[in-house]
Amino acid sequence: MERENILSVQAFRRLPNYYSFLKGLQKGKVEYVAASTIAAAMGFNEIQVRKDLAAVSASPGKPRKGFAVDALIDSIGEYLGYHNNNDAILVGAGRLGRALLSYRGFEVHGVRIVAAFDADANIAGTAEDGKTIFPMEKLPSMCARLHIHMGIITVPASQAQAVCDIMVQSGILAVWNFAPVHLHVPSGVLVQNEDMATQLAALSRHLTGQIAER
Amino acid sequence: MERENILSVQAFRRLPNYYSFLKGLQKGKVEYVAASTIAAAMGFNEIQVRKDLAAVSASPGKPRKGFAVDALIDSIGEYLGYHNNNDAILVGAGRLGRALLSYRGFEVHGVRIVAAFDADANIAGTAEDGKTIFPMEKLPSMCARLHIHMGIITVPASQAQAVCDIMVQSGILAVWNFAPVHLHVPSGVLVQNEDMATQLAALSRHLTGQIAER
DNA sequence: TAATTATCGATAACAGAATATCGATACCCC
DNA sequence: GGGGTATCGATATTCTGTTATCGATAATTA
Repeated sequence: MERENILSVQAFRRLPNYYSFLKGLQKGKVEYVAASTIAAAMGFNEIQVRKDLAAVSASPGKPRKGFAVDALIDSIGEYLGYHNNNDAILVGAGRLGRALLSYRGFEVHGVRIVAAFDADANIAGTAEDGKTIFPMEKLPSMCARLHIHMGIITVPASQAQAVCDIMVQSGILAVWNFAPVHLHVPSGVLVQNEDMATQLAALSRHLTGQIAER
Repeated sequence: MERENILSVQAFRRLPNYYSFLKGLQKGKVEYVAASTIAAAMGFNEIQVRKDLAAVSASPGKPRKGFAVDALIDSIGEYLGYHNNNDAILVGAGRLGRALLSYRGFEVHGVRIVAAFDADANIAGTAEDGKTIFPMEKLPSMCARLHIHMGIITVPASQAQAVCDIMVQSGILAVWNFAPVHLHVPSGVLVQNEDMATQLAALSRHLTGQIAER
């Protein structure tokens, strides 16, 4: 299958940035772009950009012109798995969970939330954005039936590990965790922590420093 | 002011993990905890944890007992700026924006969204979770009047930079950006990108690899 | 009171990522 | 058509972060 064109996690994180920037260029009918242009736009180092692109791009860049925008978008999209349609389930239909349910932004990246679950009997049975919320008991069978491998956790921290375990048992291989806890999973399962608390903390800390200085 | 107890970004990211874990211990009336215990719980390296704690903890750990839980929570909370109450404004009252408006999770970290704005005249004037959504024109005066320094951007990518510029002009020093673009700001202003797209991409990619292998 | 052990904290080795330097290539302009 | 230049791509270096090793300390126990 010849994947694992190993790229550092940090380099990987930069790819979506390139992607959206290139999409913008594409709209403006730009055909070629130099690595240095991208670097300047993003505030990255030029050589770094070139390295990243070299790792993922199918076709090499041309001296004096740069990289072909269309081809590059394709390469990055391919690398990031945007071209595969991935169905996902979500557990925890609280405020955040329901917001994600009705948020359209994921479909651009090939991810679609097809079902939601909640342990609370009062919540189960209701709907959000046309999607019914099911009781937890239905989770395993539904995952199996629909061949779902991606799960989103938006339950309180105390229940996250339990939910995660159920997911893994039900065949989930990739977990997107919004709860502020570290989840334990068997190898082969990937956990991505959407660590809003950390980001907030970084901002908070910056501010306390800044404001105090005046 | 003696801040800038320099700590790597990555170390910094681990702090909220410790924080929530310690909070759990505190509830269970645990008084002391060893670095190795924390490390085991989080799946981190033991020495790494000890280093992180050494950097932020006010009081050193005691041999044979470990670190005092209460003091440690205080130290980390202090370091992360959780003890300062920071008011924030939000621009872009779409689905995601409104979800954040009504999400309670931030208050734990000392952040409170006090006002929301939107350029769309149809949206401005409505309310979410008891908070009125104002037209953009009101932003500068309100920031000045309430001494607000934190801004949250949940507008489409195409408008993010423009919104960011307005924020900066209005005295915002810390920006939490949910739009998938790189924002340019003067030095002294901190931008944190909540990069959902990246996280999704990582999951997507993991899955395409995993599933193909069977 | 002395031996034992769990834990800390500092220094040192290692790994990986970011950055700089250099030569090669293809386009542009004279 | 030939020199100049912008851009790429590879190699080398520096830097930062992680992991390992080791001695020191304080509680425990005999």
